[in-house]
Amino acid sequence: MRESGPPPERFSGVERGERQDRPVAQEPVAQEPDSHARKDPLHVASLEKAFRVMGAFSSGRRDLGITEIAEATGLTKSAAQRFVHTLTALGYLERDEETRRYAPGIRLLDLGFLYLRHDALAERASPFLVAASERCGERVNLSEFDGSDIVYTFRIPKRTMGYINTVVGRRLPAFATSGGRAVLAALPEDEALRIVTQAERKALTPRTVTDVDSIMAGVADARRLGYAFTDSEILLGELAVAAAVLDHRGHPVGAVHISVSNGAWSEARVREDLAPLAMETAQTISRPGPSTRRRRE
Amino acid sequence: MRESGPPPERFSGVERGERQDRPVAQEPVAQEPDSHARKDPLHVASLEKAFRVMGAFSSGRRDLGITEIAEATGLTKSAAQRFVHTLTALGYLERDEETRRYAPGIRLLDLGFLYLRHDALAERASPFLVAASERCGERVNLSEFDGSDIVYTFRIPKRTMGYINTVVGRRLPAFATSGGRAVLAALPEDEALRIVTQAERKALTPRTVTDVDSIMAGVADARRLGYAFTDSEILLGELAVAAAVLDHRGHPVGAVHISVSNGAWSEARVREDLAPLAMETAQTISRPGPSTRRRRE
DNA sequence: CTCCCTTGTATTGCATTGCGATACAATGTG
DNA sequence: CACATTGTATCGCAATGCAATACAAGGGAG
Repeated sequence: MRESGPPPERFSGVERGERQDRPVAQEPVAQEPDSHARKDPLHVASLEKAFRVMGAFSSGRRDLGITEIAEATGLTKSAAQRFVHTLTALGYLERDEETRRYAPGIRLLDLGFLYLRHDALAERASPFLVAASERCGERVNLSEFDGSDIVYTFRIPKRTMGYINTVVGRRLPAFATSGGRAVLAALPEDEALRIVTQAERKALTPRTVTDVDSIMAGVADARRLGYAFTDSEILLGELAVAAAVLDHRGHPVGAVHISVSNGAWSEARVREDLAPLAMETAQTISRPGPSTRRRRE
Repeated sequence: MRESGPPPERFSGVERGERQDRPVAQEPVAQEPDSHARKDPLHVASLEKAFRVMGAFSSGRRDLGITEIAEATGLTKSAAQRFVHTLTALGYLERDEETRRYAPGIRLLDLGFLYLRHDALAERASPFLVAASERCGERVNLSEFDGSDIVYTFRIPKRTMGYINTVVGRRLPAFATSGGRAVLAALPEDEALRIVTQAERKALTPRTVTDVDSIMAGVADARRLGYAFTDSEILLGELAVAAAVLDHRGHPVGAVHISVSNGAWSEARVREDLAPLAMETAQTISRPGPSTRRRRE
């Protein structure tokens, strides 16, 4: 249900390493101008443009001026002006009166909340994730599978390796994360291969594995072991294990991640101690229900 | 900067108790039809309508049909059809092919993430919140002040009293929360009074205090003590203390909350042990910086 | 300090785009 | 099996959003 259909390209795309704050090249952030502009008579073009404006902010820069937005989105300055104006009036952008630049507004959290509060998977999982975190004393995360990405929906911070790793809503490519590989391992081989092949395999750290064969080897390992393991592929110095969460049909819908610092943990201990915990927790959450992610009203 | 300007009415409005799942009357969820439709030539009406559609989902129901959406928003069925269609194509709504009903899509989290990842207050606060939580073993939250509400931006779950109390992005009226009262106590008295008076003071539990004088008494207590205390006003059986976080000018921008169950804690112990921790943490975070909530690039 | 260049803001006439009434199809209910 | 209800498709009209352009306001460089 989620995985079918023409994947409406996500503006977030691959979030770069974050915090690694390189200048972030001024690339044309948003997708091709007329992506959806097929002759669909029900399609409201203004809406797509407005979201393209929001998408301009996913390139890493916090605030943007009108002209920058126009450039990043490919809209004319007039159009950018109008959409920014309206989005600001609605509270989804905030204007700094000093600099006359715009930044995402706190109102955006209302939208995320609309999803989260009815997220049956996160709701069902939350007590078990807390329990797991208390047992091992480390960061436990729940992610949900979406297209070729995973999206964190429940996170338990500990003595944290950086704020960004505690933020709900972060989207990462499946191929590079432990949770993603665990999910891929639970898919039919050809589908996993398709996802990995088609993904834009950009390295997030120097240690991100980007060639298809190596990734698929990691997926095979995960299939054999029941969990996936990664080392420094998203953040240098971070070890992670994850196990897939399945719906009633056995399809993967997300994963339970446990992440630790390689200062405190060796790979061996992570595999011995944490992997079973991740698997057990994922198992517990996996159970049945016709709709696994959403709460039936 | 945030608190000035005509408060663009929020569709989330006052989120009701949640989990208390009463039927949630089928009221006209969204705001008056033409709120912003002043003669502003830069205002694009389609956008506002689209967000009104999203707003229809803030009434508590998880999924809605086209007709329900049309009714809830005051749009014609045609308009509802078009916006729902487009929002679905963009991934912000998801369609259940079985029931042909629509629900908020996981893509919405991308939007929330746009705000959170550059939230300087949450970023700066996170390690101290984690430390505080480890010290007392209870749920520690950070909220940010917005208009007459507070919005949670960083939450540390423990053996949780319900999933909903762990969700980032939840918006609650300032008057009824400990954090909100702490914030109000840090405002000039007349401004606090104005906010409380103008708020739609709907009870979230039988124990929510809704009359202005009592609320202002609580605010006065908070001003005197340096922290606010509430008992069961949001959730029955929950005790909470909170202290305001100030920016470099001394204006309140948010609050540090600590919430516990009244089974495990008495009011006296909460006031003795947790209130100082909340105050200390808030103090630590408060510090300076020209823009407190946002990270300068 | 002042000029100039860049960036944000306001205006306007035009036609494209979104509009809503209505007709049609499909569910599932009595 | 018929009917009520809800979702889907069509279409002509004009309102709404469009882009070009003119104007104002900062902010560096010299």
